[in-house]
Amino acid sequence: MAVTLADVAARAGVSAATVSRVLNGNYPVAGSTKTRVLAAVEELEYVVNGPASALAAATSDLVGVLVNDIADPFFGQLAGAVQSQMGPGTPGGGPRMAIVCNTGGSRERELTYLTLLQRQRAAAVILTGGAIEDPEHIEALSARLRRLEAAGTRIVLCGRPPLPDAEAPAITFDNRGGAQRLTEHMLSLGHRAIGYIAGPAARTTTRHRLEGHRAALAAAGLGGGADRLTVHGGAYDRAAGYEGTLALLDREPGLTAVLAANDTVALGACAALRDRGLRIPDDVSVAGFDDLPFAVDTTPALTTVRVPLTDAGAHAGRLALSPDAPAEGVVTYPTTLMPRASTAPPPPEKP
Amino acid sequence: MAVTLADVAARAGVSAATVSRVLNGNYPVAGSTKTRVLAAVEELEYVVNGPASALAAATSDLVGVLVNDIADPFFGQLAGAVQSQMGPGTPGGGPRMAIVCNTGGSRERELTYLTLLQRQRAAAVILTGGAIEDPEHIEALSARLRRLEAAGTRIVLCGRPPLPDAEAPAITFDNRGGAQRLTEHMLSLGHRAIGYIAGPAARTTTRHRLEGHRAALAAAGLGGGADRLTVHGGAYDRAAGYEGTLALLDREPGLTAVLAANDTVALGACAALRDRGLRIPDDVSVAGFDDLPFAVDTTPALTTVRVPLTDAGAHAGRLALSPDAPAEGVVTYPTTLMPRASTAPPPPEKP
DNA sequence: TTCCGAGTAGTAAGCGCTTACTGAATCAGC
DNA sequence: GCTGATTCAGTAAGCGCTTACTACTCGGAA
Repeated sequence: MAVTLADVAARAGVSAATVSRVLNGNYPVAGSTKTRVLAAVEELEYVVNGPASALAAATSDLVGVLVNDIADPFFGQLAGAVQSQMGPGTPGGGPRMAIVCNTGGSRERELTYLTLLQRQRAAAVILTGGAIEDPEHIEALSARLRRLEAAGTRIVLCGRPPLPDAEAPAITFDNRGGAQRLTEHMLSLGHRAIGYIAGPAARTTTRHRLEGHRAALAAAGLGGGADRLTVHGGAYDRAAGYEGTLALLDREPGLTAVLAANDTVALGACAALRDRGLRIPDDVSVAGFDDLPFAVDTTPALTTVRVPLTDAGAHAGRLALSPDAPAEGVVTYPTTLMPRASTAPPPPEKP
Repeated sequence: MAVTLADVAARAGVSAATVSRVLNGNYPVAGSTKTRVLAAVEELEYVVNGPASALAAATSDLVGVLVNDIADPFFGQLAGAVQSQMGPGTPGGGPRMAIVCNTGGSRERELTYLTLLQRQRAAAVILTGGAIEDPEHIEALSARLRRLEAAGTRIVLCGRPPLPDAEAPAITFDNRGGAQRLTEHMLSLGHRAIGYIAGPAARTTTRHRLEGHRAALAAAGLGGGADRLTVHGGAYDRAAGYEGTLALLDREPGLTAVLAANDTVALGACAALRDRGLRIPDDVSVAGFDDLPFAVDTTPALTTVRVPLTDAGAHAGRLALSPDAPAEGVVTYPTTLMPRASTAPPPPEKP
C-alpha cells in the first residue's frame, strides 16, 4: 500500500540498505548513487516510516514536554520556545517533534504521561513548571524518571529544582531573588501592610517566591506579622487572586499593597480591589510575577518580575537534543524587576 | 536490556501472543491466564514498545495538532481541549498522545509538519486556526492531506472551512455572524466612524470577520467608506492593534470606535488610544473578538465576541479519535456577543 | 462412545527499517 | 604487476510486536 524503502530501492536500482544510508547519511555513499536514490524518493513521494525506523534503530525522534496548563501563556511560551529548537535543521540530527502533555497539575496525570512517553520511547522528556513537594510523589516521579533514563531517554527539568538523586540537568529561575527584590521595591515605596497571595502550597515555585518575600520582610524587621498577610491560592489563576484579595482585605482593611504569585493571579487581585472600590495604585498597589505579555497592557501597567521563559525554554530544548548529555547540573536564569504603574507609594495615613 | 513482551511471556509461562492479546484485549483470554499475565507485567514493570506495536499493527496512537502559535491562549485553549479527549480512558480505545505543532503561521512549516506527522504515521491530524487563502498553498496543503488520508490518517479541521475536494470533517465558528452582531452593537450605540483592524490578509478568519463587519455596515447604509477605515495587521498580535490604531487615528481623527480582529489586537488598540490621550470608552469605544480569559480583566472590561474554543477543541478531539469517520461535513459553532464596559455611546459631537 | 464446535493458547510469518558483516572494485605504493 | 588499504554496495539478521492460522481441550449432542 504505502511506499516503502524497498520500493525506492527498486526504483533506484540499489539495495534497501543503500537507500537507508542515503537517508540517514551516516555512511559513505557515492554521489551518483545518492542522486539516483534521492530522485527515486522524490518521484515516489516516499516518507520514512517513523515507527519502523524507531524500532530498528532503538531511538525515536519524539520529545515529551510536560506542562501544567497549556492554556496558560506561561507554559505556552515555554512550549513554543522548546519547539523552536526542534523541527528540521536543528541540532541533534534530524527533525524532532515535541509532544506537549497537559498534566493540569495533577500528580497522577504527570506519572501517566511519563509512562506514555516511555511507551513511545521518547528521546527526551522535559518537565516544566514548579515541582510538587510531596515526598511520596517525588519518590514515584523519581522512580519513573529513573526508568526512563535507563531506557535511554534524556531528562531535562525546566523551571524546577533538580531531583534528589538524579543527574538530569535542571534550568531554574531565580524566583527567590525576584520575589525578594519585588518586596524590597514595595518596602522602598513605603508600604508596610503588604498582602501576599501565594500559589498552591507544596509547589517549589510557590515556596521559593514566598521565601524571597519573607526574606525581604525579615530584613526590614517586618517578618513578624507576615503569616497573617499571606494567603494560599488553589491554583495560579484569576480566582485565587480575586478571592485571596478579598480575604486579605477582610483580614487587614489597612492593606496598601498586594503581591500576587503571578500575573494571572494579579489580574484577579486587581478585579477584587476594583470591586471593593479601591483604586490602583492610589489606594492599593499591586504586583505580579512572570511578566507575561499582557502585563504591560493592564491598567495601570502591572509591576512584575520578568522571567526569561523563551531563553529557558530554548535552552531546555537544546539540552534535550544534545546527543551527549552535558549534565551541567543546575543553570539558574536571573529574574528582573519590572517596575510599572501599578505600584506607587501608599496613600497618606488617614487621620 | 529493556523488558520485552517475551520476558513477560516467559515470566507468566505463556506465549508472547497471549500477552499481546491480554494487553490489547481484542481476543478471548481465560481469566486466570489474564491475571497471571497482568501480574507479570506489573512485576517486570513492562511498558509496551510503542514503535514496535505501531509497526506491527500499522497504526499509531499519535494525533497531530497544528496551531499557529502555541503561546497564544486562543490556541492554548484549543490544544488543551483537544488533549482533554485523549489520554487514558478516552474514546477510541487506548491512550493517545497529542503532538502540538507550532506552525507560526508559516506555510512552509505547515507543510513540513504534515510530512513529519505522516512520518510518524499519525492516527489523526487536527488543523486549527484560520486557513491561508493562497490557491497555491491550498493546493500543496490538499495534496499533503490527501496523502495522509491515503495512509489512513484522519483529518479534522477546527476553526477553518472545509477544503475544496476533501471530505475531512470541519468545525467552524460563526465568525461572520459574530462580527456582524458586534458591528451592529456599535451602530446601535450610535457610532458611525468605526475603525476596523483586520488580521493578516489571506486568512479565512480575517476575511469572515471582515465580511461580517462590512455586512452590518452595508445594512446600515454605511458601506461606502468602509475601506478607508479598515487596516490589516501583519499578525493577530498586540503590535497590529497598536499600529493599526495609530494609522486609523491619523486617517480619521473623528474616530469613535475601534473594532479589533481579536482580543490581543484590541489590547494593542487600547494602548495606542491611551498613548494618544483618549479615554475608553468615553472618547473611543473598543471591542475585541474571541473572549479570551483576560478580556474580562482589562480596564475597562473588553466588549468582545465569545468563541466556544473549549467545546470546539473537544469536539475536534473526539472526531479525530472516532474510529469510524462520521464525516458529518461542517459543524458551525455559534458565537456570542459579550457587551462589556469598553463600548459605550460615542461622545457628543464637538461643536 | 463418537464427533463437533466452542473456547483458548501456541506457532510463525511478517510489519519496514537499521546495521554489522561480507564482498567487490578501485587505487596508491613499491 | 602485485599487495594492502580504501571506498562503496549488498546480504541478512534482527528490532518487538500483532495476528492469521493451527492445535489442543473439553463439554455436550448424537
